Amino acid sequence: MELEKITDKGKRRYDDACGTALALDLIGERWALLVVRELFFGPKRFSDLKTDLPGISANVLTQRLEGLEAEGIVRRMRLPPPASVQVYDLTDWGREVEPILQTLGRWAVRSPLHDPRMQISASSLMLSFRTMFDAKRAGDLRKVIGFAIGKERFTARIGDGVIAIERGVAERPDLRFEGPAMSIAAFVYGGAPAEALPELAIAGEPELAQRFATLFPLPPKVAPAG
Amino acid sequence: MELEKITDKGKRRYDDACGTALALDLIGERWALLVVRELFFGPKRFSDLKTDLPGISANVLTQRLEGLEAEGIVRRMRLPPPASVQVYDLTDWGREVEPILQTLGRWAVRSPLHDPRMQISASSLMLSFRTMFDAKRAGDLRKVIGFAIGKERFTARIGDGVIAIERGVAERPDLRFEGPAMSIAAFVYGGAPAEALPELAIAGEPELAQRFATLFPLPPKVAPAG
DNA sequence: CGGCATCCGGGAAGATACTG
DNA sequence: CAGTATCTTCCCGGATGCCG
Repeated sequence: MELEKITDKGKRRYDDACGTALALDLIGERWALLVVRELFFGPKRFSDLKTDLPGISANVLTQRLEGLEAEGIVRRMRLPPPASVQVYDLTDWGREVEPILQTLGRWAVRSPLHDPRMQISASSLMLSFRTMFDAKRAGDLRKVIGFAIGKERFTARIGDGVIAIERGVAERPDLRFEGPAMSIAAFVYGGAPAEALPELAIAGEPELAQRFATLFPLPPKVAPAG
Repeated sequence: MELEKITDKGKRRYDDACGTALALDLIGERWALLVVRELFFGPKRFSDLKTDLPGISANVLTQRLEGLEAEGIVRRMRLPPPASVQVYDLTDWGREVEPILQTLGRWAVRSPLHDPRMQISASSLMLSFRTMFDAKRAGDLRKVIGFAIGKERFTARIGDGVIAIERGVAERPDLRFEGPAMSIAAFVYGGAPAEALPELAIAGEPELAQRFATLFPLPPKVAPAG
């Protein structure tokens, strides 16, 4: 498998000088952008990517990772011993795909077809918080919120009108969510009361949980007829 | 062809609540975004779309237009008599795809694979001016520039640190470019001297043409190795 | 078990030809 | 001009198997 073959993409390219067309050559294939999305909060191994992307097949994931690596978006690394396991990480340039994901998401959630009650991955949810965070609504709020989603741990720090999210456990969070990403999404975006979400455990100041759910307003839907 | 079938997309959807995944369901198919791009400066008819998108086949264009129409991104209209021809236009929501195109383009042109000397459409070029315009470099410049690309006419108005571009002929432009989009791109982005571009005709203040070419700086390339 | 490689069926994309 | 019809090619998705 020569490198030319990979960058060639079977010649199925747009061959257009327009930056948009080039972007589609780079990350426009099926699943490519979602693979990048899943790597946003740090490296992952092959099997984690596969489980976080329900529906992708192993061979397609292999192809996407090969392509993204050849293009300089993803980097293949081997963790130092004793882990000694191979993981995939974003390059600096690959990490700059975030504005694309955010712009796409902000536009698409206005579609009448958007249903926030579907499956969502932990990375998607965390990324959506970064995308939808409303500085005005946060005001001078300054809190640390922890998330435990499956085996993943995230920490969000809200302060100075910005939200910073990273992987890892929060040492002494003001608020802590534990449960599937879907339940957290239903609470924050769906307006579901915590009592209606048996799989979701919220620890910490209860009124802060309510406040938190108001910080990520969804943009208004467009008319179904366009 | 029932409408359900169209929105179904053969069930080849991501089924993910993430806005990014929904966006990919909506405009992630091959050619879809480029079709939207070509409609950005106003409605076009089928055959114009086909010629402006070299490489797309008629049946794929038909499918994309059907899909985009069903999703509320594109609208099919019939021009009033005596024209009485069918054209495709963007809906208001479809026009809001522009930030996506710009974000994609800004990111992708940093790739070492980007070659500004390839084929480019008139719409791409005009859109790239909107994307890459540097208000600082423009300063208090206030000029009207006309473009004649094939049978298309565009007018750009630079002033107050912004650039406004629309279809149509400029009445008394300070500068006028006439020629293929590729030549204009080579002059503005490639730094090619006007003398080296025999197909490009520049009318108006010569020093303004030089100044104009400096207003759209390309972001620095990333290292080839990522 | 993780990380693929391989094979196969279905379907989307591409090219060409044809029609109202 | 604005698409259909048809055919081929290739990609996607699923299953299986290999190999450290």
